[in-house]
Amino acid sequence: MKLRIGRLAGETGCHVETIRFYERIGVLPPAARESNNYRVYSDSHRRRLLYIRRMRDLGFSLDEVRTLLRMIGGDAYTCAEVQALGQEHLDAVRNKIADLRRVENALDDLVGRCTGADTPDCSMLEALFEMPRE
Amino acid sequence: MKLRIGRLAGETGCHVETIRFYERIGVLPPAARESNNYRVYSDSHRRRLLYIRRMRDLGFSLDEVRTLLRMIGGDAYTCAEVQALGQEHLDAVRNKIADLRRVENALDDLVGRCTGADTPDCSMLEALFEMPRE
DNA sequence: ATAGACCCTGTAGTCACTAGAGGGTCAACA
DNA sequence: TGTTGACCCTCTAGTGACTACAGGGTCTAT
Repeated sequence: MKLRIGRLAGETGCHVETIRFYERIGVLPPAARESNNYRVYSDSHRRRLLYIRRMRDLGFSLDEVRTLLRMIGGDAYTCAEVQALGQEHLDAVRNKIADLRRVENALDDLVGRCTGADTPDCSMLEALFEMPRE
Repeated sequence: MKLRIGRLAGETGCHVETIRFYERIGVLPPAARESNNYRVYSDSHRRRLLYIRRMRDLGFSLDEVRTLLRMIGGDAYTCAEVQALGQEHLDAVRNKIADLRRVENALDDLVGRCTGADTPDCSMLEALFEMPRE
Protein backbone atom coordinates (compact mmCIF):
# COMPACT_ATOMS: atom_id res chain seq x y z
CA MET A 1 0.00 0.00 0.00
CA LYS A 2 2.54 2.53 1.19
CA LEU A 3 5.75 2.33 -0.77
CA ARG A 4 8.97 4.24 -0.96
CA ILE A 5 10.48 5.59 -4.12
CA GLY A 6 12.74 2.60 -4.79
CA ARG A 7 9.89 0.10 -4.74
CA LEU A 8 7.66 2.37 -6.76
CA ALA A 9 10.44 2.57 -9.33
CA GLY A 10 10.77 -1.20 -9.38
CA GLU A 11 7.03 -1.73 -9.77
CA THR A 12 6.61 0.77 -12.58
CA GLY A 13 9.83 0.21 -14.50
CA CYS A 14 10.76 3.80 -13.97
CA HIS A 15 14.02 5.16 -12.60
CA VAL A 16 14.06 6.74 -9.17
CA GLU A 17 15.50 9.94 -10.65
CA THR A 18 12.71 10.07 -13.20
CA ILE A 19 10.07 9.88 -10.48
CA ARG A 20 11.68 12.77 -8.62
CA PHE A 21 11.96 14.62 -11.93
CA TYR A 22 8.24 14.11 -12.61
CA GLU A 23 7.42 15.50 -9.20
CA ARG A 24 9.66 18.51 -9.74
CA ILE A 25 8.06 19.44 -13.05
CA GLY A 26 4.60 18.81 -11.71
CA VAL A 27 3.28 15.86 -13.70
CA LEU A 28 3.28 13.74 -10.56
CA PRO A 29 1.81 15.30 -7.40
CA PRO A 30 4.23 15.70 -4.47
CA ALA A 31 4.52 12.60 -2.35
CA ALA A 32 3.79 12.57 1.36
CA ARG A 33 6.86 12.36 3.57
CA GLU A 34 7.87 10.13 6.42
CA SER A 35 9.41 11.67 9.53
CA ASN A 36 12.86 11.13 7.98
CA ASN A 37 11.81 13.08 4.88
CA TYR A 38 11.58 9.97 2.69
CA ARG A 39 8.82 10.07 0.08
CA VAL A 40 5.85 7.69 0.61
CA TYR A 41 3.54 6.75 -2.21
CA SER A 42 0.02 5.41 -2.27
CA ASP A 43 -1.70 3.31 -4.89
CA SER A 44 -3.10 6.34 -6.64
CA HIS A 45 0.42 7.60 -7.23
CA ARG A 46 1.36 4.25 -8.69
CA ARG A 47 -1.61 4.27 -11.04
CA ARG A 48 -0.86 7.79 -12.15
CA LEU A 49 2.79 7.02 -12.79
CA LEU A 50 1.91 3.94 -14.83
CA TYR A 51 -0.50 6.07 -16.79
CA ILE A 52 2.20 8.61 -17.51
CA ARG A 53 4.65 5.92 -18.58
CA ARG A 54 2.09 4.38 -20.95
CA MET A 55 1.51 7.72 -22.61
CA ARG A 56 5.25 8.29 -22.85
CA ASP A 57 5.64 4.84 -24.41
CA LEU A 58 3.14 5.95 -27.03
CA GLY A 59 5.35 8.93 -27.75
CA PHE A 60 3.23 11.68 -26.22
CA SER A 61 5.32 14.59 -24.98
CA LEU A 62 5.21 15.51 -21.30
CA ASP A 63 3.22 18.55 -22.31
CA GLU A 64 0.62 16.36 -23.98
CA VAL A 65 0.69 14.10 -20.95
CA ARG A 66 -0.09 17.10 -18.78
CA THR A 67 -3.04 17.97 -21.00
CA LEU A 68 -4.38 14.42 -20.92
CA LEU A 69 -3.95 14.30 -17.15
CA ARG A 70 -5.86 17.54 -16.75
CA MET A 71 -8.69 16.04 -18.77
CA ILE A 72 -8.84 12.96 -16.57
CA GLY A 73 -8.54 15.14 -13.51
CA GLY A 74 -12.09 16.29 -14.00
CA ASP A 75 -11.64 19.31 -16.20
CA ALA A 76 -14.32 19.72 -18.81
CA TYR A 77 -13.36 17.92 -22.01
CA THR A 78 -15.11 16.04 -24.77
CA CYS A 79 -14.33 12.77 -26.46
CA ALA A 80 -13.86 14.76 -29.66
CA GLU A 81 -11.02 16.74 -28.09
CA VAL A 82 -9.27 13.62 -26.91
CA GLN A 83 -9.70 12.05 -30.31
CA ALA A 84 -8.23 15.11 -32.01
CA LEU A 85 -5.16 14.96 -29.78
CA GLY A 86 -4.73 11.26 -30.42
CA GLN A 87 -5.23 11.59 -34.16
CA GLU A 88 -2.75 14.45 -34.39
CA HIS A 89 -0.17 12.37 -32.61
CA LEU A 90 -0.93 9.35 -34.79
CA ASP A 91 -0.36 11.47 -37.89
CA ALA A 92 2.98 12.62 -36.50
CA VAL A 93 4.01 9.02 -35.84
CA ARG A 94 3.06 8.03 -39.40
CA ASN A 95 5.07 10.90 -40.81
CA LYS A 96 8.07 9.86 -38.81
CA ILE A 97 7.74 6.30 -40.04
CA ALA A 98 7.62 7.54 -43.63
CA ASP A 99 10.75 9.63 -43.04
CA LEU A 100 12.58 6.70 -41.55
CA ARG A 101 11.60 4.45 -44.43
CA ARG A 102 13.18 6.91 -46.85
CA VAL A 103 16.30 6.92 -44.71
CA GLU A 104 16.24 3.13 -44.57
CA ASN A 105 16.11 2.86 -48.36
CA ALA A 106 18.89 5.35 -48.92
CA LEU A 107 21.05 3.71 -46.30
CA ASP A 108 20.37 0.22 -47.61
CA ASP A 109 21.41 1.32 -51.07
CA LEU A 110 24.55 2.95 -49.67
CA VAL A 111 25.63 -0.01 -47.56
CA GLY A 112 24.93 -2.32 -50.51
CA ARG A 113 27.64 -0.56 -52.48
CA CYS A 114 30.31 -1.61 -50.02
CA THR A 115 32.37 -4.56 -51.01
CA GLY A 116 33.26 -5.18 -47.38
CA ALA A 117 36.85 -5.59 -48.46
CA ASP A 118 39.88 -4.76 -46.34
CA THR A 119 40.84 -2.00 -48.77
CA PRO A 120 40.64 1.73 -48.25
CA ASP A 121 38.41 2.56 -51.20
CA CYS A 122 34.74 2.60 -50.37
CA SER A 123 32.00 3.41 -52.81
CA MET A 124 29.60 4.24 -49.98
CA LEU A 125 31.71 7.19 -48.97
CA GLU A 126 31.94 8.33 -52.58
CA ALA A 127 28.23 7.89 -53.24
CA LEU A 128 27.54 10.01 -50.18
CA PHE A 129 29.47 12.82 -51.86
CA GLU A 130 27.28 12.66 -54.92
CA MET A 131 23.95 12.37 -53.11
CA PRO A 132 21.38 15.14 -53.58
CA ARG A 133 19.59 16.67 -50.62
CA GLU A 134 15.86 16.65 -50.72
CA MET B 1 33.97 30.99 -55.19
CA LYS B 2 34.38 32.97 -52.01
CA LEU B 3 31.17 33.23 -50.06
CA ARG B 4 30.07 34.62 -46.76
CA ILE B 5 28.14 32.69 -44.18
CA GLY B 6 24.70 33.88 -45.31
CA ARG B 7 25.16 32.68 -48.87
CA LEU B 8 26.73 29.44 -47.73
CA ALA B 9 23.68 28.90 -45.56
CA GLY B 10 21.37 29.62 -48.49
CA GLU B 11 23.24 27.27 -50.81
CA THR B 12 23.37 24.38 -48.37
CA GLY B 13 19.95 24.72 -46.74
CA CYS B 14 21.63 25.12 -43.39
CA HIS B 15 21.04 27.85 -40.84
CA VAL B 16 23.75 30.43 -40.25
CA GLU B 17 23.79 29.55 -36.56
CA THR B 18 24.25 25.88 -37.37
CA ILE B 19 27.31 26.64 -39.50
CA ARG B 20 28.88 28.62 -36.68
CA PHE B 21 27.93 25.80 -34.31
CA TYR B 22 29.63 23.22 -36.55
CA GLU B 23 32.77 25.35 -36.57
CA ARG B 24 32.71 25.70 -32.80
CA ILE B 25 32.44 21.97 -32.16
CA GLY B 26 35.03 21.20 -34.81
CA VAL B 27 33.15 19.29 -37.49
CA LEU B 28 33.68 22.17 -39.91
CA PRO B 29 37.19 23.67 -40.08
CA PRO B 30 37.46 27.35 -39.10
CA ALA B 31 36.71 29.72 -41.93
CA ALA B 32 39.19 32.33 -43.11
CA ARG B 33 38.30 35.88 -42.13
CA GLU B 34 37.98 39.14 -44.03
CA SER B 35 39.53 42.27 -42.58
CA ASN B 36 36.19 43.02 -40.91
CA ASN B 37 36.24 39.61 -39.21
CA TYR B 38 33.51 38.18 -41.44
CA ARG B 39 33.91 34.50 -42.27
CA VAL B 40 34.78 33.61 -45.89
CA TYR B 41 34.21 30.16 -47.29
CA SER B 42 35.69 28.34 -50.24
CA ASP B 43 34.20 25.58 -52.32
CA SER B 44 35.82 22.90 -50.20
CA HIS B 45 33.95 24.20 -47.18
CA ARG B 46 30.71 24.05 -49.12
CA ARG B 47 31.31 20.47 -50.17
CA ARG B 48 32.19 19.46 -46.67
CA LEU B 49 29.11 21.11 -45.22
CA LEU B 50 26.85 19.44 -47.78
CA TYR B 51 28.48 16.16 -46.90
CA ILE B 52 27.77 16.70 -43.23
CA ARG B 53 24.15 17.62 -43.91
CA ARG B 54 23.62 14.51 -46.02
CA MET B 55 24.94 12.31 -43.24
CA ARG B 56 22.75 14.14 -40.73
CA ASP B 57 19.74 13.63 -43.02
CA LEU B 58 20.51 9.91 -42.88
CA GLY B 59 20.38 10.12 -39.11
CA PHE B 60 24.06 9.73 -38.31
CA SER B 61 25.03 11.46 -35.07
CA LEU B 62 27.58 14.24 -35.14
CA ASP B 63 29.99 11.83 -33.52
CA GLU B 64 29.52 9.35 -36.34
CA VAL B 65 29.86 12.21 -38.80
CA ARG B 66 33.19 13.08 -37.20
CA THR B 67 34.35 9.48 -37.60
CA LEU B 68 33.28 9.34 -41.24
CA LEU B 69 35.00 12.67 -41.91
CA ARG B 70 38.20 11.42 -40.34
CA MET B 71 38.06 8.43 -42.66
CA ILE B 72 37.66 10.60 -45.73
CA GLY B 73 40.33 12.91 -44.41
CA GLY B 74 42.94 10.35 -45.31
CA ASP B 75 43.14 8.34 -42.14
CA ALA B 76 43.61 4.67 -42.68
CA TYR B 77 40.28 2.90 -43.00
CA THR B 78 38.85 -0.04 -44.88
CA CYS B 79 35.62 -0.45 -46.79
CA ALA B 80 34.70 -3.11 -44.25
CA GLU B 81 34.86 -0.55 -41.43
CA VAL B 82 32.68 1.89 -43.30
CA GLN B 83 30.22 -0.86 -44.10
CA ALA B 84 30.07 -1.92 -40.46
CA LEU B 85 29.27 1.63 -39.39
CA GLY B 86 26.59 1.93 -42.05
CA GLN B 87 25.06 -1.44 -41.27
CA GLU B 88 24.96 -0.71 -37.56
CA HIS B 89 23.14 2.51 -38.24
CA LEU B 90 20.77 0.80 -40.67
CA ASP B 91 19.90 -1.75 -37.99
CA ALA B 92 19.16 1.05 -35.55
CA VAL B 93 16.88 2.73 -38.08
CA ARG B 94 15.01 -0.53 -38.69
CA ASN B 95 14.57 -1.05 -34.96
CA LYS B 96 13.18 2.43 -34.60
CA ILE B 97 10.75 1.81 -37.44
CA ALA B 98 9.58 -1.40 -35.77
CA ASP B 99 9.07 0.48 -32.49
CA LEU B 100 7.08 3.17 -34.21
CA ARG B 101 4.90 0.64 -35.99
CA ARG B 102 3.95 -0.86 -32.66
CA VAL B 103 3.14 2.60 -31.39
CA GLU B 104 1.14 3.29 -34.53
CA ASN B 105 -0.97 0.17 -34.04
CA ALA B 106 -1.64 0.85 -30.38
CA LEU B 107 -2.52 4.44 -31.10
CA ASP B 108 -4.73 3.56 -34.03
CA ASP B 109 -6.63 1.13 -31.84
CA LEU B 110 -6.97 3.73 -29.11
CA VAL B 111 -8.18 6.52 -31.37
CA GLY B 112 -10.60 4.10 -33.01
CA ARG B 113 -12.41 3.72 -29.71
CA CYS B 114 -13.34 7.38 -29.63
CA THR B 115 -16.85 8.18 -30.70
CA GLY B 116 -15.80 11.73 -31.48
CA ALA B 117 -18.88 12.91 -29.64
CA ASP B 118 -19.21 16.18 -27.77
CA THR B 119 -19.55 14.28 -24.51
CA PRO B 120 -17.09 14.01 -21.68
CA ASP B 121 -16.77 10.24 -21.60
CA CYS B 122 -14.00 8.87 -23.73
CA SER B 123 -13.11 5.23 -24.04
CA MET B 124 -9.61 6.07 -25.25
CA LEU B 125 -8.73 7.59 -21.91
CA GLU B 126 -10.19 4.58 -20.12
CA ALA B 127 -8.44 2.07 -22.34
CA LEU B 128 -5.17 3.86 -21.64
CA PHE B 129 -5.72 3.11 -17.95
CA GLU B 130 -6.08 -0.59 -18.62
CA MET B 131 -3.16 -0.90 -21.03
CA PRO B 132 -0.23 -3.12 -20.06
CA ARG B 133 3.33 -1.94 -20.41
CA GLU B 134 5.64 -4.10 -22.42
C1' DA C 1 31.34 0.46 15.12
C1' DT C 2 30.92 0.00 10.55
C1' DA C 3 29.25 -1.71 6.13
C1' DG C 4 25.83 -1.43 2.76
C1' DA C 5 21.41 -0.32 1.04
C1' DC C 6 18.53 2.93 0.91
C1' DC C 7 17.03 8.00 0.87
C1' DC C 8 17.63 13.40 0.32
C1' DT C 9 18.85 18.06 -2.33
C1' DG C 10 20.89 20.53 -5.86
C1' DT C 11 23.51 21.15 -9.92
C1' DA C 12 25.33 20.06 -14.28
C1' DG C 13 25.64 17.14 -18.38
C1' DT C 14 23.52 14.97 -22.66
C1' DC C 15 22.25 15.95 -28.07
C1' DA C 16 21.84 19.02 -31.90
C1' DC C 17 20.67 22.75 -32.42
C1' DT C 18 17.96 27.47 -31.77
C1' DA C 19 17.09 32.06 -29.97
C1' DG C 20 18.37 36.21 -28.13
C1' DA C 21 21.14 40.16 -26.32
C1' DG C 22 24.12 43.53 -27.58
C1' DG C 23 26.97 45.09 -30.71
C1' DG C 24 29.89 46.12 -35.47
C1' DT C 25 30.00 46.85 -40.87
C1' DC C 26 28.60 48.25 -45.22
C1' DA C 27 25.95 49.86 -49.34
C1' DA C 28 22.14 52.54 -50.91
C1' DC C 29 19.11 56.16 -50.75
C1' DA C 30 16.96 61.00 -49.22
C1' DT D 1 25.17 63.66 -44.13
C1' DG D 2 22.29 60.85 -41.87
C1' DT D 3 19.86 56.86 -41.48
C1' DT D 4 17.77 52.63 -42.81
C1' DG D 5 18.25 47.82 -43.43
C1' DA D 6 20.70 43.76 -44.43
C1' DC D 7 24.25 41.60 -43.22
C1' DC D 8 27.96 40.04 -39.83
C1' DC D 9 30.21 39.16 -34.94
C1' DT D 10 30.52 36.92 -29.92
C1' DC D 11 28.62 34.98 -25.95
C1' DT D 12 25.07 32.99 -23.19
C1' DA D 13 21.10 30.47 -22.28
C1' DG D 14 17.16 27.67 -23.62
C1' DT D 15 14.89 23.29 -25.56
C1' DG D 16 13.08 17.91 -23.95
C1' DA D 17 13.34 14.29 -21.16
C1' DC D 18 15.86 12.67 -18.68
C1' DT D 19 20.64 11.03 -16.42
C1' DA D 20 24.62 11.41 -13.46
C1' DC D 21 27.06 13.14 -9.99
C1' DA D 22 28.54 15.35 -5.44
C1' DG D 23 27.84 15.53 -0.90
C1' DG D 24 25.23 14.43 2.42
C1' DG D 25 21.47 11.77 5.90
C1' DT D 26 19.05 7.24 7.69
C1' DC D 27 18.36 2.61 8.87
C1' DT D 28 19.29 -2.29 9.59
C1' DA D 29 22.37 -5.98 10.36
C1' DT D 30 26.54 -7.84 11.74
